[in-house]
Amino acid sequence: MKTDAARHGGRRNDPQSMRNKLIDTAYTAFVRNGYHATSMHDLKHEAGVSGGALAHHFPTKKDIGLSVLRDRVARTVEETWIAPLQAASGARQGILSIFEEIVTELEGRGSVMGCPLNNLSHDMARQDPDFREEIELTFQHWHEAIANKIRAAREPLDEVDPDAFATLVIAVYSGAMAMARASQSAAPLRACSDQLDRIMRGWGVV
Amino acid sequence: MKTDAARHGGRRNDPQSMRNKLIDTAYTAFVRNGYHATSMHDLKHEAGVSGGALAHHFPTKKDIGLSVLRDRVARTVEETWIAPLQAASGARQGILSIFEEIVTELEGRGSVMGCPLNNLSHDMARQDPDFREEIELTFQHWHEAIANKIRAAREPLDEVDPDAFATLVIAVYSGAMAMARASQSAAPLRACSDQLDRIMRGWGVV
DNA sequence: ATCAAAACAGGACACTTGTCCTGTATTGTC
DNA sequence: GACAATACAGGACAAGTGTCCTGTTTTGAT
Repeated sequence: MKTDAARHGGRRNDPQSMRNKLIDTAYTAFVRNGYHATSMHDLKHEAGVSGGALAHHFPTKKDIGLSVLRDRVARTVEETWIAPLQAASGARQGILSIFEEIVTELEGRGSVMGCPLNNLSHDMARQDPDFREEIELTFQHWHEAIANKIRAAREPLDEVDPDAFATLVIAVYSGAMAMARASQSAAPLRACSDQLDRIMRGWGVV
Repeated sequence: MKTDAARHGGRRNDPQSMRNKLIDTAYTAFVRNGYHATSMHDLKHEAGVSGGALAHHFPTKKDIGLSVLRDRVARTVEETWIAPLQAASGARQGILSIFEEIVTELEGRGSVMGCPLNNLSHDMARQDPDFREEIELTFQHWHEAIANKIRAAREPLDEVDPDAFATLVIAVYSGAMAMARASQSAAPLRACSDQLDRIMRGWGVV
């Protein structure tokens, strides 16, 4: 019976895409609804996989949590922040266009679901030290990328401390995202982007 | 039997302090471990009350969540931000001393548990629209207090938009708190405080 | 073709979750 | 002191939680 089904195009093992499907589902669910608010049953259901498949690839919930942090969150930060910043002509222009990008994306769809890293940070960091470590690492990469972009300026700016300023930028972005989600509006992001622009101009940041 | 116990100093009804004890326990538990990660049983256990008492004062978990937001979180923001700011001689000095206050408090004990409003914001806002509304309201009060302090300056600063700047300050604080918790260090707060100082000096904020 | 390991199916399992229910003690009012 | 309303005790309850377990199918090496 089942052999027949297999012969006629039944199940075909594809562990890698199965794993990816699970992580993708978990990523969106965690960011949208939170780590705790998402159950294993939810994941099975939304991904359309059996309990056995889930247990095989991710024996515990912590396993899939860590995979989401490593394989998706870190990549999202890389794609939306680090890479665009490195490609930008200058730090100021790069940072502002990233803000702009996020604003237009938020206004495209209706709701604001916030910064993935921060959303999961609040939810997962206190749950497990391994989560916290992973999150801290991603913050560090983010921080380094901004500080490096400042340092890469042609003429050194002795007015601005690259590390402190990078921390400020991340804090502004994270905080603005939190406010944006609470108010369900992109206004806080616009305001903060505008303020950052003024600050950087005042300090001669290119 | 129980009547005897009562006669000899048994239970004494004190609904108000019972309610306060529950909200206090819930507040610290929610801020420390999160709303979802805290169960009703945890609350009963840590507060040392019976299920009947909890159910009587707070029929559902949402009820105690709303009470925590209204009676504790809003008050915390009021006490740590709004009141000190109004009492301060100027906006700059006020904001910086609030940062300083938090830093020393964080370094006093070992761990950083973050900004209560933001912690609960991430955890509760997406759970229920009523939660989100309450959180947004608190953000607005906070915002208003800062903007008013800017506007209260003797000589008007046409360089700085009070509303936009207030948003920036809140974002910086919230974001820095998130980073401080992820790294378990007060360094991000120090860095951001320092940057804010430079910014305000540059703009002539007293 | 053989066979062990990997990939998946489907459900059982013990435990926790939030809520509710019955019963008793205390309180305020007359 | 009578009595209804409130305040509390303690546990029942169904639904949901994460994990694990027994089979079956597929895969890759020989």
